[in-house]
Amino acid sequence: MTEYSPQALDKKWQEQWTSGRAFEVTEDSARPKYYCLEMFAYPSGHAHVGHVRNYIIGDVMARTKRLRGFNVLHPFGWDAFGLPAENAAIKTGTHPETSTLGNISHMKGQLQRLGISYAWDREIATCLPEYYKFNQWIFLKMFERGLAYRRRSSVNWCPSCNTVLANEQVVDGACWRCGTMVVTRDLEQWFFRITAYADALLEGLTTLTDWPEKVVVMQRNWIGRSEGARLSFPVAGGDPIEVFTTRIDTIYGATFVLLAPEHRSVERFAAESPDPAAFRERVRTFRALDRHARLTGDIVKEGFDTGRKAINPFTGEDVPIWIANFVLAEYGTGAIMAVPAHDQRDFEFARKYGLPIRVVVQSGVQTGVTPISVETMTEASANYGRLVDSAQYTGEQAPAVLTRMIRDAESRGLGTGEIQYRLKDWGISRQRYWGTPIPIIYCEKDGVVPVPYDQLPVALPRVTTFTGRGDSPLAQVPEFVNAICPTCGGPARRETDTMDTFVDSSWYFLRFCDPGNAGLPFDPANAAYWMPVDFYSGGVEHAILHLLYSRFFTRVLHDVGLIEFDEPFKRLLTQGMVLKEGAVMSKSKGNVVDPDDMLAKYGADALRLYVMFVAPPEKEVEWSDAGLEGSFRFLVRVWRLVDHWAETIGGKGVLACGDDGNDAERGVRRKTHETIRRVTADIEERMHLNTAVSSLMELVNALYAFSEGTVHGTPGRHAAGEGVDRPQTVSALREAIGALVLMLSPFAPHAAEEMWQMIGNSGGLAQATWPTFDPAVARADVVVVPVQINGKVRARLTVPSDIPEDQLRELALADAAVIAHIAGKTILKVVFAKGPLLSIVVR
RNA sequence: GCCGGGGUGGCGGAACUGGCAGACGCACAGGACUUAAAAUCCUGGGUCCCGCAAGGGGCGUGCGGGUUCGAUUCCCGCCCCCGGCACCA
Repeated sequence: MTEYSPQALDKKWQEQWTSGRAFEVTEDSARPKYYCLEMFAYPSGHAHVGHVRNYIIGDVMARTKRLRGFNVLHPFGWDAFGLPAENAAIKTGTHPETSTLGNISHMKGQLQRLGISYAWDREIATCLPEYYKFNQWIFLKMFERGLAYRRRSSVNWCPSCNTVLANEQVVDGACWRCGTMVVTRDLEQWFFRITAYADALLEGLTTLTDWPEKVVVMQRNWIGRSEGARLSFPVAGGDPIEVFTTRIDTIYGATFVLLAPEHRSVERFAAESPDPAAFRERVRTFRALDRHARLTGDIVKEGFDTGRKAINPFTGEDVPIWIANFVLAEYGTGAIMAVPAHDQRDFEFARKYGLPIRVVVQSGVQTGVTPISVETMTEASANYGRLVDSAQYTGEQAPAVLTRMIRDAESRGLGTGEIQYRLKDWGISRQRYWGTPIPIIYCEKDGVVPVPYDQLPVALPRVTTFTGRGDSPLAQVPEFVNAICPTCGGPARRETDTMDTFVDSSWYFLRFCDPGNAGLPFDPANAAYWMPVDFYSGGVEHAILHLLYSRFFTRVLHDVGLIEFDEPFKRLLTQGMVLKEGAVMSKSKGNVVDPDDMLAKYGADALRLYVMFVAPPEKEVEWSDAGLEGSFRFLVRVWRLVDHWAETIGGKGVLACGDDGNDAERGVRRKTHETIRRVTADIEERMHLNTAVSSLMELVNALYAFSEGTVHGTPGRHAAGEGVDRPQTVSALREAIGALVLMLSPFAPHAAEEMWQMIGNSGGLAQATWPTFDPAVARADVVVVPVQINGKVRARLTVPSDIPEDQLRELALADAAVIAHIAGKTILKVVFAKGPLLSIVVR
């Protein structure tokens, strides 16, 4: 009897995997590849069980696929740039590089102690020059293609600290350090023109059939495509007001025009007004409204009349031009045509200021629906319907008429069809230190000059003092700022902003294909072999930005000619969080479960198994010590079973697994193959890792029942009572236990390796193959058929599985319980359903 | 408001294509082993009613309807919870 001592097994096998480079792979076109990836980690210091759940999910997938014969790439790396390390430096003085590299080292140890099967030879960290060099390389490619450009844009500015703040450093509109209210300030910043790919990214979503519907929908909404028209409202003595509308069918009800306070005509109207100072003051109060509140609509809708008129291009009428605080400058043209009868915001605005309302759409064409009228309506009616009071369009149906009206507007020169997106270009400039320097030089003579490729990387200089004050920290390093213009050789200065860390994570999955490449981000041949990622898992918090940016980069790199595919992630799993006491684990709440504490008590396998068993991977779960204990007990149970039979079934060579076993032996074989079928499908197809584990538990229970428990819980004599020298018993057990160990190995790899040896295999799991399901063995010879009478089960018949339908029917009607229930009634019909199941309908 | 996902025992969850609701585990109870305990093994359990018992019957997957021989599953109408987006014209 050997004890199950998980800590010793963890150590033993982890050392073997490391020294044997068990999970390192090379490109091999002769073998089918499988790229299994978990979102890489921000090195915060310690991984808690919530983080670790994701790595275990990926590891179960990777280990299963290896046994299934795939060449599996399962790499890991570190999203190592970012604000927290810089914030820590401001507070404690520890250099971001020091803390980051220290954190990486600790977290890597944690993952290794869990036995996650990573190809550590491909490890990457984005803060190293060999990685961020290619952030710069890609930036330059984007710059060449007009996809990286510079324009003025506003940032959060703390007037007290005299510094730019990241959005995360703004808490309820105030500075995170000093509490001063944050103001906005305009700076020249770099943008990636993601909007150029808006349609492609939207279109690509339809191909992502193995992504959660939820994520696809979130991305679609984020891109926010709206089809409509841009219409021109002429203004006497000036430029016309351009508006964007998706409801050109309501144009005959457009009774006024609203401008955003930032609209470019506003200043001219102010200047031309009787009291420009008062006019400007009112505009200023609108613009000064809390930015956040304005964007979320958390403000009272207000406006004022400019005194000017525009001409509704369809009706030819004069309509007043107002300025309204709720009109967004960033969307559309910053001006809207107001149709109060058919838009709730316009309706409220019109009622508040006594502006005219005109009904031009009636929702019902059928009689019996009361038409709406200006006198009685209490809210706008935004539905499509039949047009009224709309000149030649009266009587037409919307939305059918939209295309024709847009075409008419175009032919009459009143406007054009237009598509608007909610998606904005991606601002990547960060006035921070711990990030990738933007490879641009500013020369008085030559202007904006990209750093030549042969001068990459633009290395991040070592800043030693972090004050959190002033502009970009790099601006304080003269050796960095002062540069030579690559074009004219004259004095120039470097861009001192760094890139958003989302740039780093937008292509790291490609770097894993060829992490050592010094000349290119990756060798196209390697990427062609490994990509796309077959299985990608991570937190749903990345459903929009990271995944959208990665899709964008993939398309850009496709257009640059490095890759031939345009979607990076074939199958996506968004894993649920692990809660403790109903809350997300966090250091500040003090509810963190450290995996290392669990390892000390139960070993890696029990922790892995528990986290997979507790719920489906997508679901949020509540951590439970008792649940972990239960998984540990299961492993002990498996261990004892294997240990007990090891000598009997091991080292006997291959035995015939014929059909000549007795009922108990055939039952074991049937259960074994049924389990193979279920576990394989649960892992590979359904990703229901929890039910895969429960199927294995059922198999173990069945093997215990077969072995008939005796003294001290040791499985003893087997139920057949004929001694273990029966070859049929030995071969059935050999098959069952072998399959059990193999299928358990993705979840509990350390114990599985050991048990695999205990039952007489010399090669280790790396040489093993996943068991094969045999439907002939799994087929039952007898089945229990439920008999329903009027939908309720009244009897169960045990019959041969291949019984003909009419015989089953006869047996059922002869059954005592069935007779009792149908006595004195008429049989209306008998339904025979696959299952099998018999349903008798009586009256 | 719009979009997405949910609501099943004391708890986590299972039920694959409309076919035996509650697999598997946790917690609990009883038994075996033990001087005893722990550990282990076995057994039990949705709920109500009838019965000493074996057993039998009613109800039961958020609520109300519907389709069907049969509904956790499909349809209609509600309620509640979680997540995302939200003055996007």
